[in-house]
Amino acid sequence: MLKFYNTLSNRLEEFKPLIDGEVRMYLCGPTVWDFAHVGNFRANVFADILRRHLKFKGFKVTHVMNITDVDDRIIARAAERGQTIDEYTAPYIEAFWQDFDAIGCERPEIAPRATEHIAEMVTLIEQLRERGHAYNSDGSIYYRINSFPAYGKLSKINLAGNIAGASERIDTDRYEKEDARDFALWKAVETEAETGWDAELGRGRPGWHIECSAMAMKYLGTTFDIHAGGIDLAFPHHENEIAQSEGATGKEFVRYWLHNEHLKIEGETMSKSKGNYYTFRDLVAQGYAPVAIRYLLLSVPYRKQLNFTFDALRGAEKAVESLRNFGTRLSEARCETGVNEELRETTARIAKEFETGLDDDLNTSVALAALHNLRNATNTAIDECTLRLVNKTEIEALLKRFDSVLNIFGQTEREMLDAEVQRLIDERQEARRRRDWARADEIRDELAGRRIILEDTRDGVRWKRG
RNA sequence: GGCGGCGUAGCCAAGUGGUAAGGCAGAGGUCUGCAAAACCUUUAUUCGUCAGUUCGAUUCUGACCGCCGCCUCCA
Repeated sequence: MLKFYNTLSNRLEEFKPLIDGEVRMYLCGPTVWDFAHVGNFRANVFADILRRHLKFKGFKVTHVMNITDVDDRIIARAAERGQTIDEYTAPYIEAFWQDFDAIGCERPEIAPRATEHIAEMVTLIEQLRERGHAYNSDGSIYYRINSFPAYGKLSKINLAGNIAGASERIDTDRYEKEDARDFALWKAVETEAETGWDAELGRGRPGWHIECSAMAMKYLGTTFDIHAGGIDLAFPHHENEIAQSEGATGKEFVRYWLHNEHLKIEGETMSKSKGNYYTFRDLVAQGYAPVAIRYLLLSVPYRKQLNFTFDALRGAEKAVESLRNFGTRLSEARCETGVNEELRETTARIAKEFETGLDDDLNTSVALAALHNLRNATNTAIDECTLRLVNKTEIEALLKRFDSVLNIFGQTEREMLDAEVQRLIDERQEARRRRDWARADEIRDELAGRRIILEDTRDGVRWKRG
């Protein structure tokens, strides 16, 4: 039974989509004001595992991820550089998708941009105004939280308790609001020079939260199955999305809210001031393989804080390498026909462990353990020559299935070696036959210099890229 | 002050009221011309501390210590 921890109820719930066999999900995507950091990618990898596991379970998935290409930081930085916001964001959007692909995430079905949905936001704000959830003040429009009694149902925010300890941080807004809790739907923009849109509401630009309500409902309907994002977004962003969407439609907005925890770097909060802030491309530039970063990010269940350490990252590289070696070794294994029943039972048990693990709120640690156990059992069988053709076929199929969720094995098709390299390999084999170890080692070193690593096995020489 | 999470071997960590998954690193061994890969064995009498409940707790309860997050624009 597939279960998710729903922030709305603060408990594990059985997952049942609104429409049988189909899942509609929304993920709060990047704000493209800078390169995305490794924490951003934890959220992306989490959502990727979610969508892939849903597909693994046989659901048709419609996944929307927004691109926030307008906000205060973007406007300010674009202005500093004398660029339009499109000019400013274009390279970051491109970089985001490059990173997104590199870390092995499957692209969402729809990736709407905020700036292309201003009209939908305006319509939504008008609906809220008609229903008494919004009011004007100094040309800006605010959401009236008093008009929405369910406010706080997601984050369980307790206003009375908050005021005592955190009051000095509240009400930093410079505009006139009826209530300090009210938030902007539409921010007035006075001059033509400033970034803004001319609308019935007056010239202005959208508040932070309205884009997600507008775009999610446009592409997924007024009520949909899953909304995911980082834990920090639960309040105020998602709380406000609920207020906006349910306020406007009178219908339930989202059925399951899933939030991933943040990561720590070497045990500490990641922050620029601590000097432990890493973008994805920083790590790649330092030589770490994207797949190792992916492996590390998914090795801990999404609701736990993950301690991102460089030791663990190196460990992840080794683990992935070992799994990939296993994949190659399996595909090249020669075996007799028939079936090893004991191994077959083990394979079936592991298949179940993997699925049960992911069904339990995406416990990727359990899923990875199952994969490692499969590797060990199969490698042992290969060593002992007890692997049979039926087992090989079954395990290859299972690996493919596992990897449809994990996506860590990568391309397995063999490339052709160029003639020169092949000639050297042949020459080395000949040298080894002559027991001319000096020449053999010389060739091996020569090829290693070209990042081609040779391994001598029972069944002949094997090569891989280093 | 309110709400929430965490503390398990050198490191990353899963997990459960019945006696500790998995990975990385380490040690020994097998195989090998050497290497690599792989395999086997080994590495926590113990799960922050102290009480309590229980036949039995790492798992439940309480207190304490330590760490982290959210409380208006941060994944």
